[in-house]
Amino acid sequence: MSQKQATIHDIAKKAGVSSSTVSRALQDNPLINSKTRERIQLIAEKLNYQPNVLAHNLRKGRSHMVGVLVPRIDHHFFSSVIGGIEKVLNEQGYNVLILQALDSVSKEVINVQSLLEHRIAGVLACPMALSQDYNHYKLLVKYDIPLIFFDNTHINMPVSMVLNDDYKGAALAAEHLINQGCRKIIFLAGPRNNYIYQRRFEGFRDTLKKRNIPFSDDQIFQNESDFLSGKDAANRILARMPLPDGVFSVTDHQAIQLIQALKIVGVKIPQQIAITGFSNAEITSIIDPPLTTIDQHSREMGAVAAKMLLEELEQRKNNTFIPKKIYLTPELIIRQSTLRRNE
Amino acid sequence: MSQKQATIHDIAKKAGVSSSTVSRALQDNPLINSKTRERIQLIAEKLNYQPNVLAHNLRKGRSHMVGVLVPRIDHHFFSSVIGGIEKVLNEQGYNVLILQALDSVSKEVINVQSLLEHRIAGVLACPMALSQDYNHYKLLVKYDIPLIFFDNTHINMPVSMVLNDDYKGAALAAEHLINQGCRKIIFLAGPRNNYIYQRRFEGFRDTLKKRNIPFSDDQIFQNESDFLSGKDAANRILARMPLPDGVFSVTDHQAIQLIQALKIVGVKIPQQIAITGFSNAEITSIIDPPLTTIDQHSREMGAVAAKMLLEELEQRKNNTFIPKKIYLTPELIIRQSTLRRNE
DNA sequence: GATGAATCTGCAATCGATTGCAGAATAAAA
DNA sequence: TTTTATTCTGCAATCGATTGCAGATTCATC
Repeated sequence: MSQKQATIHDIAKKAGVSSSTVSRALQDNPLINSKTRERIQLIAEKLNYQPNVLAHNLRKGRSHMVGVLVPRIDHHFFSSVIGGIEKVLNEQGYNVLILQALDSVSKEVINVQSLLEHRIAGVLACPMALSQDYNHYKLLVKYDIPLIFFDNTHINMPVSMVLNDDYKGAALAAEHLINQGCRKIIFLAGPRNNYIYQRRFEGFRDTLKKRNIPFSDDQIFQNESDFLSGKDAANRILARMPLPDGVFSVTDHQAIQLIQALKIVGVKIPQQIAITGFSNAEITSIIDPPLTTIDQHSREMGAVAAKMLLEELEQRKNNTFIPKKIYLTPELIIRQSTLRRNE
Repeated sequence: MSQKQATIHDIAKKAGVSSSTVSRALQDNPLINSKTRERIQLIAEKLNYQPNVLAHNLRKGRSHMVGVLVPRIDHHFFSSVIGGIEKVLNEQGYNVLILQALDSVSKEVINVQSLLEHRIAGVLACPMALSQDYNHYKLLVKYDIPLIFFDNTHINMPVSMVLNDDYKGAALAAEHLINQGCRKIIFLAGPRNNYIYQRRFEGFRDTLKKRNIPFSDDQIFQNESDFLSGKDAANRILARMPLPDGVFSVTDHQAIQLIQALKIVGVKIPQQIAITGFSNAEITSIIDPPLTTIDQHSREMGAVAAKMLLEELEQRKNNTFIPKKIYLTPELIIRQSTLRRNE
């Protein structure tokens, strides 16, 4: 009843040839007589033969497995990046080994170790923001294993990266708010030490400056090390007289909570206050009013990163590899939460 | 500059011993003199040695890789199931190879093939609802590879399963609506041929019957092969006089859209119509009013499935394995969309 | 039938790690 | 010092597939 998976040797025995012949026949090697080849392939099919990837890779000295390192898989941004990665790599015959760091730097290190042990062909990684020590990634570089960083950016290593142009995304949203007539805009910030949110702030601030819209620090609403709840933000906004006429939130979540809170006290959105989010979470199109936000093309980011990896694998063969950075331009998704006039 | 990863042979050469000795030393085999052992382990560390998992598994005839098959990874339910799986298996030294079927039955077959080629230790699978042919799964059984199905259920195979008790979940929601005073409840259905939605219907219907709440087929709102939009559902509801006082939706999405649509025409929720969703999507706690829904403990489902797999691996050694089914009881999350009185 | 060319197939080493068994080195006993 | 027991270490085969090289087979040609 229990049964082992067939090997080329089993096939060889059944076909009365050596395993070398089987190996060649299954590779459609022209050295093998076409009749023998067909006979062998038929037997292989009958035995339900699946080549042993372990043995194959061991012999070939390379695997068709690519490692993907993410902080966690159950965040929509990451799972959709992975979706993009998987699609591209699968089409090229690669499999994907996904590991999550779960907010632990040491787990991240262990994960890289694990990938090295699997002799993976390459790595796509979104390093945790807080990890300061990149020695584990340097190990990959040392062994000439192609490494691509995505999403996060403040790393100074000779490695290719796919990045979100958060600066540009924020600029788009700010531009839009201004075009909708907003003149007193609140910046709803994220945690202070986060590089990404910092870039969004810069894009926002610079755009206002360029358009000569006044902006001062008291228009920045921020908690020290986490997010401001929508309710708290609403209270602070309502305390301002005259009321601000626009809010730029660094996340969709904050924006949505804020909308709910403001609606309760009767503030009209977007007529009194226009609000933008960031990320284009699935929710944003469903809530009332639908939220204007910035789409980060996460799926495409995965696809681009995967393609870069394939390219790098190719280039390393000819020694023509040079690391590069690709910035993905985010897209402004205009919805009713800001629509006060036609742009 | 380019450098290969070290092997036991490299270590052996540096230590002036044979590779057998190295292999044993690294396994803390007591046969090896403790001084030799320590010397070898030191050298291994210096060379940054990572054991070649391919070679190791090939020799041992088993791998520490577990395959996970899902329809798609970028759905929150699946990514959080995977999160649970990964956590449990990682702690036991297993890695997880994730493959998505992407709505293609043939891709599902290919994925199983791919797992077989990797000589994976076991498989956790959520088969697509529409695939009728389970031969590829039977192949796993044939080769004694532990297989666990999760979430989906209408499969008749001698295989362990972790299932959501959708019947019970629906019963909980129905019970709750009745307790909130609803007497004329609409059932907002999903696609007709879907087993899961069918079970939810049965749980709903039976509960109404048990509580002597009248229910007839014209209270079922349904599209033939997909979901009813919130707007269409709202129109059909508003056409009823007197207005229904409750809605059971098989998904959160439909429920949320319905709420938005009803709010626009001034229907008070929950006072006029109480509404329940199903799944406890992240959104549901954020929207206004927050949606009463059924939590499926998806992360826990992954964890349970993973534990079952580990157990099965253990049991197969002693030939004590018997497939079993575990039903996870869903949880009613009560929020304001139904809260008309204290239960 | 002999010779040479062309076509096909098998031997054996290899990838990196593991392990049974034999044999070397060391320690203990005679 | 010799013998025996004990402790260590290495040889070589193995897992399953690949591949250079040599040898076998077939076929055409003289």
